[in-house]
Amino acid sequence: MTQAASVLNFAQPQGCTNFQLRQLMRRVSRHYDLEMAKIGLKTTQYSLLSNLVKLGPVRPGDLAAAMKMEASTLTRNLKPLIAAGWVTQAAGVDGRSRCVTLTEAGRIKRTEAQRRWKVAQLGLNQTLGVQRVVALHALISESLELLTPV
Amino acid sequence: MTQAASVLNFAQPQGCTNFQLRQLMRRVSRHYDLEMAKIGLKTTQYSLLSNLVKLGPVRPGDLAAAMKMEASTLTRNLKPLIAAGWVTQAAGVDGRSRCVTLTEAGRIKRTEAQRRWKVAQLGLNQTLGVQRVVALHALISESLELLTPV
DNA sequence: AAATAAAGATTGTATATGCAAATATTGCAG
DNA sequence: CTGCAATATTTGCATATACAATCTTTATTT
Repeated sequence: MTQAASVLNFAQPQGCTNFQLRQLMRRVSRHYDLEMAKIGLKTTQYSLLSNLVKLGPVRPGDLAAAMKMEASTLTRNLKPLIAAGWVTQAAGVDGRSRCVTLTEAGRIKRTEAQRRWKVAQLGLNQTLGVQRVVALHALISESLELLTPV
Repeated sequence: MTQAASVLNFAQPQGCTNFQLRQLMRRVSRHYDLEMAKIGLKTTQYSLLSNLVKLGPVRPGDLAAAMKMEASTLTRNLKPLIAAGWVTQAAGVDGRSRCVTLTEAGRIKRTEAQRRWKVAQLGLNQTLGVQRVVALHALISESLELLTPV
């Protein structure tokens, strides 16, 4: 691109956004997972516990919506957490629904995990630079708002 | 945060970068996959075919490195492409290595898929705005360079 | 040359993801 | 009250991901 074009904002995206996002996701996930592995957790599992703390007892569908994921994915991601005794699933008031609840052990595990998360997050801030991470968060947030929800 | 702090660049990242990246990835992947599904492909498979065109016959390890993914992941991702007849795996000069090659059918499929990809990419540019996508690509690229390779 | 180390790829195991179909339950129309 | 539509969740199937262990082949060391 010529300098003139650059100045005039004719820049077009190069390459595939999806592919590049995936590459970054793999690297970033690995960074967090390395820290979380020390206490036998995946970062995705920490996210689940965290959102459960924030939302309190909640229906699977609402939890999935809050986390912007498929309900079917949530169902499966809950399994290892239930098996570990960090989460329980009681019957909801509505017979076709459920009530996902964090156990006491789950709350404790989450607190422990939160410390690890902080280490990982600060490490990322350090590696990428705080400004870059802030900019990334902003771009992600804006993009999520623009992308039509399922 | 106070306005003064904001002006002075005291902003700290809010929330978990990994979680937010994952949310965006799900949404973006879905966008591309909706287009690719019309010709029976996943976007990840298109990325594989594309990188094979770019690199030509290549060893699995080199392909994985170029795509910044685990070799074991690549092995498995190749399977459906081989089953579909788009890719073959011959013995390499080195007996412990292989040579991954795109077949003629694979080349044709990739050309077909490229048209779909373009539709998806332009759609994303439209939804997010070209400047935002350009900014996102730049941030991802910078971040990938800063994150220590495996 | 035999023993060992190194390199390259795959497999075992486990989690993450999503679409479509199945299941169960509730609400509503007649 | 019966049957059908709507709601909430789970299951079936397929792919994506990664770490550790295994297998095969090549290179090195003694």
